[in-house]
Amino acid sequence: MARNRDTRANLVQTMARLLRDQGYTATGRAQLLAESGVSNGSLYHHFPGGMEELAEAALEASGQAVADALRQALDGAPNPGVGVVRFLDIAQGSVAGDPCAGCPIAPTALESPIISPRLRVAAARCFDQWEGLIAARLRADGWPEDSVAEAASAALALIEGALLLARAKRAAVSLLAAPGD
Amino acid sequence: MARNRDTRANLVQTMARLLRDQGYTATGRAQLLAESGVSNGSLYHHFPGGMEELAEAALEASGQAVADALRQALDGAPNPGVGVVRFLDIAQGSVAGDPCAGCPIAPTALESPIISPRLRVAAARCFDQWEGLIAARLRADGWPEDSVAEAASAALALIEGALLLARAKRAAVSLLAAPGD
DNA sequence: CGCTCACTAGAGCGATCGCTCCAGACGTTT
DNA sequence: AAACGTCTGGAGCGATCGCTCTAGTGAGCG
Repeated sequence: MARNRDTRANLVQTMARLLRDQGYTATGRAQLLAESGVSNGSLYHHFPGGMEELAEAALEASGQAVADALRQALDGAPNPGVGVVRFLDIAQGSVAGDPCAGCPIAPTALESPIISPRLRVAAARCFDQWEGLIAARLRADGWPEDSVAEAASAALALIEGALLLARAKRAAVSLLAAPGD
Repeated sequence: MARNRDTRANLVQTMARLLRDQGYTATGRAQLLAESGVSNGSLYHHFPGGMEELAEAALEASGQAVADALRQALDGAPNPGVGVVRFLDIAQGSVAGDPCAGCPIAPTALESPIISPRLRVAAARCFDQWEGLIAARLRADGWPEDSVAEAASAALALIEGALLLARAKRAAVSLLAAPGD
């Protein structure tokens, strides 16, 4: 059973990293197997649905990891705005010089609508979950209810956009001039 | 000569659309040729560098088209904030029900850093140009100079993020709660 | 007319794609 | 020990990838 879980987790983690770095279509089966050290037979044993099923699992795992980090950043901040900015600093990998830091979902999300409706839905679930976390914090701070949803969407859009630009520019994007909410 | 320009423009336009809808890696040569009606020989005559060179040309063309639309939206708005929101409405295809409306650069930008440094640079050029347009408008409105760059970055991040989320959700994202700048 | 050359059509290349299949290794259960 | 089910390693499949190459087409021009 140990083999089982290790191999499966290895596949999910490796796939999650590759999805973050280059998206779904660009991630070939050969690269996945080489970088994870897992054999082809194992891949199709654990994920009979093939690459697409593995990608879905990887998106879900990444979504959870981000949700945990986001929740922590929001909880430890004096207000939602600071929490968002702090989370952004972490996500941009300001500590490590990772050239591919950024959202693990976005690359796949953008190419998915035509390529794979299934992955599009998985990506949307992640975004919705994160938005929910931000919205909850806004409500806890007494934000007017009728604009909580829109404000949470805008905050997440700001995060995703900043990560996108940072990757293209190869430089962190600062949001000090962002709204003071 | 007429054949020449038509075929070339056809390739660029078709490629630009495919890049917007599904990114670079997911866009195969076969699909490009089928949807453009151009033959394989013509492709490599006009773009000896192959798919990558064509993609670069397509990004540049899309970048110009977006810049024109953005400039127009900013010029016709009472302030930069309204201009950004107006541009966003247009970009989200609020008129046509296009399920793949959105940024024509972003999908390629996200997968490019490892896949193709050349395309990453092309994408970064587009973003820089757009940011410059927003920054110019902010300056014209008397925005404090030392925060113009950051504000323009944040505005573009908001646009890109909103378009990303809109595609994943298959629904327009409203930014009415966005900062009133 | 006949030459020239930009351009096009399409066959064919090796490499790689995602995937199927099966024999063997291993841990577990009698 | 014997039998079983889970899991792994790897050969091999047809399809498709981006690309090269060459024969042919046709507009422009003396």
